[in-house]
Order: sequence, then structure tokens, then C-alpha cells
Amino acid sequence: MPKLGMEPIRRDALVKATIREVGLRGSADVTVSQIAKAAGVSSALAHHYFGTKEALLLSAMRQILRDYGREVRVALAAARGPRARLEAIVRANFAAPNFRPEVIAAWLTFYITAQTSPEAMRLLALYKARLRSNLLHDLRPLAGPGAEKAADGIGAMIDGLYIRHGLGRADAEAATALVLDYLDRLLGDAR
Amino acid sequence: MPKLGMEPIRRDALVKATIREVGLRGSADVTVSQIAKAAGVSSALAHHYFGTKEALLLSAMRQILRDYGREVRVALAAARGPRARLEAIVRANFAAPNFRPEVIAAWLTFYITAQTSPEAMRLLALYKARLRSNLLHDLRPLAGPGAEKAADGIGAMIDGLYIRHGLGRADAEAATALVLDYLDRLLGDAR
Amino acid sequence: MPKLGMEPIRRDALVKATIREVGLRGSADVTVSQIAKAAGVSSALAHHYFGTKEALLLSAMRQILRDYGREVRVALAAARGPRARLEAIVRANFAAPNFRPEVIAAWLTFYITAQTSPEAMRLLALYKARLRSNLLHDLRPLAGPGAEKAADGIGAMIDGLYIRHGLGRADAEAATALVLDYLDRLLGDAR
Amino acid sequence: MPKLGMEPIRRDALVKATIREVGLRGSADVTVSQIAKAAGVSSALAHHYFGTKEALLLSAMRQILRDYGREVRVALAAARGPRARLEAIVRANFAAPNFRPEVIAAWLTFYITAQTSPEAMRLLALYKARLRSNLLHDLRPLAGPGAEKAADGIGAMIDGLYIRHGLGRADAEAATALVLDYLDRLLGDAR
DNA sequence: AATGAATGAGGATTCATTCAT
DNA sequence: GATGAATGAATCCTCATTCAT
Repeated sequence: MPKLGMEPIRRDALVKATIREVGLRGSADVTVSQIAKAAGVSSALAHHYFGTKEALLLSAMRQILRDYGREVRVALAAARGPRARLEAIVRANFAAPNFRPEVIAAWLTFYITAQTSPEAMRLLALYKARLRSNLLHDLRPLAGPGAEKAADGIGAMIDGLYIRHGLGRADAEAATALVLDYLDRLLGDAR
Repeated sequence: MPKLGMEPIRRDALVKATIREVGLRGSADVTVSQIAKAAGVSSALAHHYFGTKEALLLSAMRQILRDYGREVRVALAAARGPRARLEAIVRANFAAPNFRPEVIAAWLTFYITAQTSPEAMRLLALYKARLRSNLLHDLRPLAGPGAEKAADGIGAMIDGLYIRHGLGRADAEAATALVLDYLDRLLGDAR
Repeated sequence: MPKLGMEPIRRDALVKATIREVGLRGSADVTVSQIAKAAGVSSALAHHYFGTKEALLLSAMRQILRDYGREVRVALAAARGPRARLEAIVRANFAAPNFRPEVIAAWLTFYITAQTSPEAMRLLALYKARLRSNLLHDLRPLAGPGAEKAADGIGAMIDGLYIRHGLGRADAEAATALVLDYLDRLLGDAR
Repeated sequence: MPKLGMEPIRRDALVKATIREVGLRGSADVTVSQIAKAAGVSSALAHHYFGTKEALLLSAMRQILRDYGREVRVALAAARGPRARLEAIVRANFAAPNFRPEVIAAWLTFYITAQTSPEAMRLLALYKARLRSNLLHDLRPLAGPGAEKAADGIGAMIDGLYIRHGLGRADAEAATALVLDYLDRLLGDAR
């Protein structure tokens, strides 16, 4: 029984299902039909709304990036001072919603997709840039000229811990501690 | 013009072609036919020698791990003392043969594969364990009780820089410097 | 021009085409594509509805068994008394719809299939059991203790004539007469 | 180490392996490679000696027919008088070497093959004719004008019991008894 | 006499995508 | 707004067959 204004609901359900399925199946081997079924609609509808599979995957990627961005923004809003803000950024990266195995698996898949799809690459680069700029903003007052390198190092470590988590253990707490320890060593110079 | 003793030659060519194609195409979407063509043989021959596509992918993964292991071993042999050995390990990770975009892309693909194939997961875990044990061996005399955390941090940063390289620039030299800087900060405690 | 409710129509067409093709080609070498083409659809649709080739073959087998069962049931309904019922069973076995070369060829193929597929074996055993029980039901009042052996003998002869028909001539009339003659000799004891 | 005069040995091994494999695999799904491996040679050699797969299958069929013929001939040689000879024929049909599941399975496969290959059909027809002529020869003095029908009936029953054996139980002894009982009923007329 | 090497042709199966309803 | 119907294209894989050695 079709209703008016179903579009946003369906789109959302499909995007969420995409993230879930890509994560669960843990690979790029997800089919549009699987996603559609998981969203409770026909695969034809998925095409109706997104046109192609790639577009659907990109939408899912954008959603993940958006979720991630929100998480960071919220964390930042509650932090006072550069050091606290840096810690907030780190914590946000390993916060539950972003750190679920399925989301990590989705990220990995998007890394792969990015090697083929320029649009995916663009999105991933955007994430990198945003993280870097966030870090830089608060590192500069603390680390001075070393800020650039510090941002690179911290960003890399975050990424490394992130994908390692997907592969096995490594809990969020330990990951956070490790990065914060690194941060403090970096800031030690300036202190 | 068939010759005798072609098997090792073909296997090698196919494995190399697999790495290359997986890297170039940058995804798990490589077909056996593509790989076979790149190796200059028919897809039937690929199946003749490897049985399944997964087996071929796993062989390629083993080859990459073997190459990586050799690289590290050679670097270690030339190093004197724990600090030098640690630096050797880091450098080896970003050394040219391991750090080519195609190899990195292959690694990423294997990360994905690992989420489905237990054998791939096993191989990846083995790599992680070896890297960690290598680092620990030389960190213990220098970092004492902090060695474990140090190994985790350095390992994570290496992985992060590694996949970041696949995504864009970030040269080997900068990556090496970043990790060594981190290393020195870690060792600063004990110094 | 897709319509709704096509599924039963397509399924039926595919099953019929399967019987026809298996019969015509006279072997298990029929391909799904051949069957699909004969049914006027794509091979993809055959998989869409039946999943696997084996499932399609089994469906065809079930259809043949169903047709056969109906034939026997109809014949039995019109017969009065054990002797007449036995004759009806025999006649039904050689009645036109079951006795077409293509159906016989299909039977033979299913005999082969049964050696690999437990489900096919089950279906064939079911047919055997039903025929035997039908025969026994009416043989017991007439042949007494010899009923079991009589059922086996008649069943075997029917099967033998059946496959012989597939191989060459041997018309239905002669086959029927032969079995009925045997039946009468068997019943002679009790008469 | 190739030897002189290997040809007959290899041919024989391949034919035997064919019968065995066709029987074991219980279907026409046997590959030349499987047969060759079972015979301890390469598949290339099978082609070297037989040219095509079909030729190899036909050779196997001829061998089975030859074995069957010999079995019957030996049995006949030891029998005195028409009745004894008829019984000998029946017994030979259910004698161990012909009645092994694998041989029966091979027979079934050849029935299928016959529907495609004229040569296979010819061989099968030849077997039918020989059995019929054998039966007729000894039925004529005993059954007179009914001999023809008797031969058909007995032949059919033998075939029926034969393939039924392939499908499940039904031991040779019971089969023999059933046919002999039928024979005696047929001869009862003339007695 | 025998085989390893190699492949073309084909077969089952999957899937993104389209379209009429 | 939504879907069942349908398919072309592609994928993995198998196999009979050939050929140089």
C-alpha cells in the first residue's frame, strides 16, 4: 500500500541496510537483492531510488561519513580547551557507533571502492582532510611547528587501530589510551 | 609449444599477475580470466594449477607475505643493536617493494577477503603476530614494561600509514620519519 | 510484456520442456539453456524459478510421477472387481501418455539420476512402492499367499517392457497382452 | 618406462576402468580423466588409444556384452535338454558378474547412450536379439507356437528385474526363482 | 609408449538492471 | 509508490581434446 512521502523512508532504510549488509557480509560481495531484502523492499525499488548499485554504495558511504562527522562535532561541542578537544576527537573516532565491526568492514569496503570510483575516493579524501584539519586546529596552539607532523601521526595511528579492530580484538579503550599517550608524548615537546 | 617443467613457471606468473591485477584493478572484482590473460595463459590453466579463484588469491597473499617477510629479514640481518633493528623493521615496512600502490591495494583486498575466508584471516593474523613479535624482541631491552604498548602503537601507526599511502601521496620517507619520531618519543622514557 | 501471475505458467512450461528435452535428447546431457529455450524463456529465468538444474529435473520427475499416478487412479476408478482393477493398472502403465518415447527416455534418465541424487531415488522408490501396493491390494484376494511374488513378477515385467519400448518397437497392445497373459497364469493357481 | 606390446594391456585396463567408473559414479557424468586415473594412465593416453570418449564408452559396452555372452555360453554348455538350457540362460542373466550394481549401472548408462549413439543402439539391439534367439531356440520345442510370446515375456521380465536390482534390493536368487516360476507357468500349457 | 601442457567450447549459476503493470 | 517478471552479460569452473616432447 503505497503512501505519500515514502521516498525518504525507503532511501533511509536502503542506506542503512546497505551499511549493515556490507558490514555483515564483510566484503564487496553484497548484492542489491540482499540489501533490498534486508530493507524489506524489492531490488527494483533500490534501483528506482538510487539508479545503480554504485550510487547506493556511495550513499551509504556518505551516510557513514555524516554519522562520523556528527559524532565528532558533538564531542567537540562538549570539550573545553585544545587538549580536551583533541582528546574528544580521538575518543569520537573509537566511539561505539563508528567502531562496530560492521561499520569498520564497510569502511574497508569503501577503501577498496575508492580505488575504482573517483567519487568514493573524493569522499574518503574529504574524511581524511576533515580529520586532519580538526586535529591541526587544536594542535597548532599546543605543538606549534610540529603540528603538521603530529596531525599526520595521530591520524595514521587512528586509522591503523581502526582497521586492526576490524580484524580481531583491540578494544576501544586501549586504542584511545594508545593514541592519547602518543598525543601526550607529542605535546611533551611544547610543554 | 609446451615444454616440460612449466608448472613452477606458470604458477609464478599467475601469482605475480594476480598481485598485479588485484592491485591495478584495485579491488576484489578481478576475474580469473583477467589474471590469466595478464599471465599470458588461458583461464583454464589457472584453474588447472590452482583449482579455484580463492586458492589463487590465497597463493598471491602468501607470496606477498613471503616477500614482506624476506624484506624484513634482510633488513634485520644488517642491523646492529636493538635501536638499529627497530629502525630496520620500520624502514622495511615502507621499503619500495612492499610500498608499491599495487601491493598496498592487494593488501587491502586481502583484508576484505579475510572477513570471509578463514585461511586469509589466518595469514593476516600471522603477519600481525610476526610484526609484533619482531618489534617486541627489540623493544623489551629498550622500553622495558612499556614494550607491549609500544609495539601496539608502532604496529598500528605502520598499518595506518600503509593504507593511507594507498589512498594518495604520503611518501615512504615521511612515513618512516613519522614512525621513528614516535619510536624515539617512546624510548625517551627509558633513556 | 511481463504480466502478473506468470510464475505457475512459467514453472509449468519449464517442467514440460524439461520432460520433452530430456526425452528428445534422450540423455542427461540436456542443458538448462536448451530447456529454457524450449520453454521460450531465458535460462536465467529457469534458475530464478527452480534454483538449480537438479531441482528442475526433480520437478519434472515429480510431474511424470504425478501424471502416472493420475492415469492409474482414473483407470482404477472405472474398474469393477479385483481382476478388472489389475487389468486397469496394467493398461494404465502402457497407456499413451506414459508410454511416449520421450517419457520413457525421461524415466531412464531419472533412473540414472537416482544413482546420484537421494531425492530422485526416493521418488523412484515411491513409485515402485505405489505400484506394488496397488497390485498387492487386488492380488491378495485372488492369489492369496502367492500375491507378493505375483506383484513382484508383474511389476518387473511391466518395467522391462517399459524400457524395451524406449529402445525400439514393442507396442502397447502387445505389452499389455503379455502382462495380462502372465497375470492369468498366476491367477490360474487360485482359480 | 614404455614397453613393447603395452597396447592390449592399456586398452584392457582402460575398458575395465570405464566399466568400473561408469558403474561407481552411477551415471554418464564420468570424465575421461577419472577413467584414465582409475586405469593408472594419463587421459591423453585414453585418447591415444580410443580417439574419443564415445569410442571408449562403446568399447566398454562391447566388453560388457562380450562378458555377458560368455557367461551365457558357458552356462549353456553345461546344460542338457531345452528346459535345463532355458534355466541356464535365466541363471546366467542374474549370475554374479553381470549382476553387480556397477555393471547394472553401466547398462543403464548405455541405455541412455543408445538414445543418442546409433552404434550403442546397434549393440543393445544385438544383445536383445541374441537373448531372444537363445530363448526361442529352446522354447520352440517346449512351447510350440507360444514360443515367441514366451521369449518376449521372459526377456522383458529379466530386464525388469535387472534394472530393479540396480535400484535397491531384489537378490539374484529371488529374481531367478521369479522368472523360472513364470517359465514353468508358460510351459505348463504344453506339458 | 606415454604424458604434461594447454586450451576452446560450453555449462551452471549469479546479478545488476529494465520494464510493464 | 512498488514490484514481479525477465534477461544479457559475465563469472567460475569443467572437460574433451590436441600437441610437442
